[in-house]
Amino acid sequence: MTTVFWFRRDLRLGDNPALANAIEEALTTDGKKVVALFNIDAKVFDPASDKQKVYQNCSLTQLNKSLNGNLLIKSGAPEKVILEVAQKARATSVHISEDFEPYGRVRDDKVEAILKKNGIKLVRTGSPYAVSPLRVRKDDGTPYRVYTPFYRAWSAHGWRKPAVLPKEKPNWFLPMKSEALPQVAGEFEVINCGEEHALNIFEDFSKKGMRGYGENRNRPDLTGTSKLSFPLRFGEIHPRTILTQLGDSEDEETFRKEICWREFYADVLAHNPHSETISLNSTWEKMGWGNSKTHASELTKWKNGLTGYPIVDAGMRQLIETGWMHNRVRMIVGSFLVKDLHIHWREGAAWFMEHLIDGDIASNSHGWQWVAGCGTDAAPYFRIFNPITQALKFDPKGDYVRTWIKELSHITDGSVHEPWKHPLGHAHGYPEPMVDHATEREHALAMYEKIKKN
DNA sequence: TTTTGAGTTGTTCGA
DNA sequence: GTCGAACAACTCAAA
Repeated sequence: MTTVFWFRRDLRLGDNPALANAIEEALTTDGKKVVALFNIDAKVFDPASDKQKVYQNCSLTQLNKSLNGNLLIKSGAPEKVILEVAQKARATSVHISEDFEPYGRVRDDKVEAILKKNGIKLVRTGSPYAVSPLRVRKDDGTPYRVYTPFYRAWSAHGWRKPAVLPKEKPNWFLPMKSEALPQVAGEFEVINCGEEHALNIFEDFSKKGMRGYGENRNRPDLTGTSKLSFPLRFGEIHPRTILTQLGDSEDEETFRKEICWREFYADVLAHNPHSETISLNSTWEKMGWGNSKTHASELTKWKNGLTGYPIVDAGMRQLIETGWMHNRVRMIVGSFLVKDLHIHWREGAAWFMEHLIDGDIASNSHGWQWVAGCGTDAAPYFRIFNPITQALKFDPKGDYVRTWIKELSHITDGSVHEPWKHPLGHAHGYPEPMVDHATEREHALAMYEKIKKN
């Protein structure tokens, strides 16, 4: 019988167990074919960042090429579109890899119910994770709330072998008349994307970037990260594909742990869907944090990279211009928003999601809560990043800052991190620090102290 | 069962 | 200049 494969966050053909299942089912029953579907759901598409939309369009174009032009793109509410396509193709099943995000779970349950009424199965196989969320548990059956024990259990759990597509037929996909890709405003251009590109990035990183990764990944002035966050976000590569090729060197171990952080946070979010926007540690919510109304001008300065702290502003400008920010800098700007400006992490998380191409609900919300000290990992509240110390440590010569802040390009060494001490620091319009870090640090500590007494 | 020590990413202070 | 302690509170696993 004909089957439908509904692509979501798995825009690839290789190592895709759910797709392999859809093909297998179609082929074993008198040679029928697979409908390859991508649904443009306004509830997901509209709030996404423009750059993320452009990237997705690029990735869909690549996917369509690898499907010999047979990708069906269809916009509309998923409860309608999926059923419509399945019925039109006379399919008896729709295959997906499972989505564990709060909206996705509700959506899939709705779609499943509607399909079922019409005699069509929704089949879930795998997920965008090596170990699907909700699987790794403590001995007593409850989920982990601390990373390191989770990492041990996750490693011990292991993952299946990469899925191989059946060899016989090269063309399993039904030709469909598709809609055009959605229009996206803005001038941003994605140069490279797609499955083949993702595999190239990984190969390149394995050969050239892995050695020294443990150190270099913290350096925003170097090319020290894997660059795999976009492909992982869109499922152009599966983490399992990466993990099965990793060895045991210290650098590879560090990289494996990074992959596991992504899985840990997906697990935490799956157990606590509300933690997308509300702190896991609910007492944190009572501390009187600012928001876009109470702290409008502060928030605007932070968003636009005009805080007067070069490392913070460089990060925020990199985000706006490229849709990406170095991980170390994400922590620095996050700490600055929460601990120096006393604004709720939710505001920062929302801004990140508006601009990041790799924006992922679980990693984003829980990364922010780690910074704020209200999520998993009992992060001590006194862990407050000093933007100058961090800058001097991880961008020693100031190359990163100069790349993103043109007003400071005339200062050619590390003193660029403290322009207020430099005779020409503000010569080209770069602002004075909007707050005094030492003062705000004390203020933040006092906020936590207050809640401790109650 | 209870106790104990360790836990991604930090900073400051004082010896 | 360097180095260790202090800065909470809670989770988890091993002893």
